[in-house]
Amino acid sequence: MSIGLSEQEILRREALQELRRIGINPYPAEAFDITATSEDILKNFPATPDAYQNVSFAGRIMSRRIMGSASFAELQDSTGRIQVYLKRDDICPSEDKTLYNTVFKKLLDIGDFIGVKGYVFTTQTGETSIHVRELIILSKSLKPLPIVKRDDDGNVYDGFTDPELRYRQRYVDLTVNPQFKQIFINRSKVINTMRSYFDEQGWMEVETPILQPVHGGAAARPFNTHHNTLDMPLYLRIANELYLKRLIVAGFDGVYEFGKMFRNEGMDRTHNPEFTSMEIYVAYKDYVWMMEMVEQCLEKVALAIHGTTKVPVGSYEIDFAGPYERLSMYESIQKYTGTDVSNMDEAALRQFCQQLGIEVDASMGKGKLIDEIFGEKVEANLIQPTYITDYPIEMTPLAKKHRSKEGLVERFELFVNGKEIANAYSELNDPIDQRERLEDQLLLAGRGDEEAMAMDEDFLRALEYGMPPTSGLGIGIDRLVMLMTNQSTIQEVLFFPQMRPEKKAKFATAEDFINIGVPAQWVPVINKMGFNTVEELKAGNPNKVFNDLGGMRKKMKLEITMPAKEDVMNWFS
RNA sequence: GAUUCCGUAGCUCAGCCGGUAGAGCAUAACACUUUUAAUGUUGGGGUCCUGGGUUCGAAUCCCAGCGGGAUCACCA
Repeated sequence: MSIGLSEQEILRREALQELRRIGINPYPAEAFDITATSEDILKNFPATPDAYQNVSFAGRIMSRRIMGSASFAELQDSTGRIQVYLKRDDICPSEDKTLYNTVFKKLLDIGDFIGVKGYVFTTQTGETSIHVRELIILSKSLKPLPIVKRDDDGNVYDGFTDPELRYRQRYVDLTVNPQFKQIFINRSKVINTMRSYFDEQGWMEVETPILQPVHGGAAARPFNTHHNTLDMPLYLRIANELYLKRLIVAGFDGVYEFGKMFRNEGMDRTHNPEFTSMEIYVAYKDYVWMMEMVEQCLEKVALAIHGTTKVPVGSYEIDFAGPYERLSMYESIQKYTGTDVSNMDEAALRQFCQQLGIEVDASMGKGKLIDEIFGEKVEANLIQPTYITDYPIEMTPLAKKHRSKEGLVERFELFVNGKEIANAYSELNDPIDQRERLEDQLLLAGRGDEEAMAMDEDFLRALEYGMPPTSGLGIGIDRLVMLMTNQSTIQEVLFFPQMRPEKKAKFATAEDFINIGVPAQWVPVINKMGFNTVEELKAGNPNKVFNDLGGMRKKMKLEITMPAKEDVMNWFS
């Protein structure tokens, strides 16, 4: 059993048994009342020392400095770290010094949770510390934590930095790199600030289906699944837009939803297969109104996190105070290329692309060509929040046609730091127009565009009953959080980013080995030698296995009987 | 998908021209009653990612694979 564990893990399991042997439950059931946090003590003790003469504190042991009959340890709680001072004769006032000499010095390890009671004082070196009078074990840790050391200047030594391990074992990451917790605290603030703002306006948070029979509302490849009882295919939603519009039809004036969306596409530092979006729909409004709403909302978010509207992002300082610059798609292209493309036909656009050195192919229509020019020449320049408005109709099947400009739709996207973070329309509520636009998408799908939108007859039926004029907005929450916390990868703002599965070695059971004649006590040795399945063992060289068994027996100082060579040979028959 | 770098102790990393596997921290033992990257002394700990190849000999060189990072492309 213990073979296969590292030496340090074995030692900790032995310490666990020893604790039990001397009558200490390493995983007690009782609650442990806490009267102070590390942040509270460090902040308020200097001013009001009398308030901290009898504190109860719990945390994880993060370092120990043992000096004979006195010791220092650092305990980490959810708010930070504080030093505790333990003196043998204080925690063991009687003759029995077991709690200090054995339990604290030998049986506790870095990573264990303990509770302490005592008084706060300042050490000779000036550090606020808890002088411990009582100590209780709250939870024993069986795996050693990586040790990250910091000196007084904040320099980090032996950091736990491997991104793979940090993302796969976020619990370890946030334990030893607690500075990253702030990102997630801020993520929560972003969402809560938006939610409070929406609620103040009288809009309602709703939930719509994640399992959808038709995936609509965006252009993306979905995850497919299947419902057994109904025996029907279902899709994880790529967007919730069409359901939220049904609720506007139903008579709600403002509905919003924060939720996970799922897109079966590439993964990189700005894309995760599941991501969080916020969509909001408000009746009787248009996209011009929505621009002001977004400005107010983002201003509040920036203030909540930074106390100012100015947010550092990379090498820039971005100011989220509105109003933001507004450029139509054509104006933005004119601004950054010096050329007015608004009256160009497809051939002229194609020629202009070639002139700019943009690759084009024959399948690209007018809308796509304009989008290429925008992406190549404009997007990266939009550092401060900028609205790009009035998109070509071809790429936007759910937005209303522009009130005055032919061939365009009433849509804006908000760009910040060269990236899109929000998308909004005056929503299309003309059911006949909507049907035609979706039919155009079907044609695209017929030509093999896997991302074209599907026809949703129930949604069209809802529109036919009548939807009031409505403005809708979608914001990518992960990307907004990246901006607000100055992170350049989406993995840093997700607790558990999607990863490739861990390489999992197959393990045969002990019985499998015993069945081919391996004595039970030798099974762990076989495992230790790297044979995890019977097949792997049989693929080995019998003579080498026999020799290695002897070697392992000696190396691990095992006092078990060596199997006869004939027996070993029989394992392979 | 392309390019490129990386994979060695629990963690962070050295390891030169191919010749018995190294350091710091962690860990174990001893000492030490205000330390703080505690200190001093002495130990233990390795599938050098996997599989092939070259070689008397491979952590090292070659090939393939797996995993990860970065950059680029694609993708709302």
